[in-house]
Amino acid sequence: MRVSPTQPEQTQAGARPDSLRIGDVARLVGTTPRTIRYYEEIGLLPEAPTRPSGQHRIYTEAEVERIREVMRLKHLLGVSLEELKTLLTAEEARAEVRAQLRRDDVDPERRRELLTQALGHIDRQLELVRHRASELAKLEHELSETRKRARRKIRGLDAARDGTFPPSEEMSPL
Amino acid sequence: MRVSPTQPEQTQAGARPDSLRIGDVARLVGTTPRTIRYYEEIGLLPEAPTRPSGQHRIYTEAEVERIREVMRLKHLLGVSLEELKTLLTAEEARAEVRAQLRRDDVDPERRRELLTQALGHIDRQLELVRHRASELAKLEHELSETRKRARRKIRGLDAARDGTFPPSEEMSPL
DNA sequence: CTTTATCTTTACGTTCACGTAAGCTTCAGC
DNA sequence: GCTGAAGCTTACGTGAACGTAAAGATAAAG
Repeated sequence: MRVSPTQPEQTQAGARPDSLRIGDVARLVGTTPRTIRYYEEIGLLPEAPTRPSGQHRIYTEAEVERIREVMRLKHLLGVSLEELKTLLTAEEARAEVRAQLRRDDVDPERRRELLTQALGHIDRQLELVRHRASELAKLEHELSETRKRARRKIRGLDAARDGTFPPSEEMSPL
Repeated sequence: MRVSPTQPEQTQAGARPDSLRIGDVARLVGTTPRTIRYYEEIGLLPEAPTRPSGQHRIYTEAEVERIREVMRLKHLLGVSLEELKTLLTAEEARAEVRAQLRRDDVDPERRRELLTQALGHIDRQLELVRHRASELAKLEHELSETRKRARRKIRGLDAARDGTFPPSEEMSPL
């Protein structure tokens, strides 16, 4: 555990602090620095507005988590980065909500509005995910059915080989 | 504008015979002729060995179904066409099996071998599909959890606004 | 047999999602 | 304060998956 408050450490594999640089982040989420920069370039990831051009990017653990989530969604939904961007509007909105909610000085009217908006975005994601999931489930079912048929046929052959049953089985379309 | 009464009666949706041409097929499966030719070019779809160069491609209903399946797998699994090609080796093997099995003159030894091979391919597909499905299910669960929290918060706000319990203004669309 | 839509092959163009190289700067460790 | 690894910007390159255009051939309708 850390003892001193400001201890500059190397950003190695076991590093604690938020001195994560782009290379570390890339390793952590299983990608390359170029990809992260690219995502920032096309607006998929937010760019820190404070950083002067030329200075290194630094990332917090939360940002790493966000990037990981982006990768995951891309992989699971298989959408283009452009579609993903619109989908992630939900994420941004929710981040907005969280930021606003942390400050107590927003009126409940605005709160409700933000939350409802976020809810809508979540619903959009959910619908997409559920649709995908059901399609996949259907495919899985079909495949396992086909598998059963194949196994039955093999067992039939084996039984016939052992001389117990005549191989007079008519075949169903595989 | 040309509003000719001579309506070229092409191979329409109600057409019976297997005179399906590439344009019809493309419409049927929701893609373009170019894509179908491309898939044939890279070996994802088989090319009829009988067709002399320059002659039109013709497709049977079964081939259309196959193409549809290829599209579906591509869409659902989100793999590259190269990966998809190796995956579809299973399909080819199973087609091989079907062809061989239709002729009775193959010995059971060979039959069993083919079937077992096909089974292995099916298993590979199944594993991939199941993995995807479980990942998606996890994502769905997380999303719906987040949704629940958002809804709770909204209800809480509504309750606070009315001082009492909220009237069921609009319930969830689910 | 003529028309006309659709198809053929060939080949170059395009978009997406990054990879890679160059030249220079920043930063952590000594 | 130096030094080398890693990062920065800019820009060109690349593979996958098609789009598109050209020039001619084919096939179904009239």
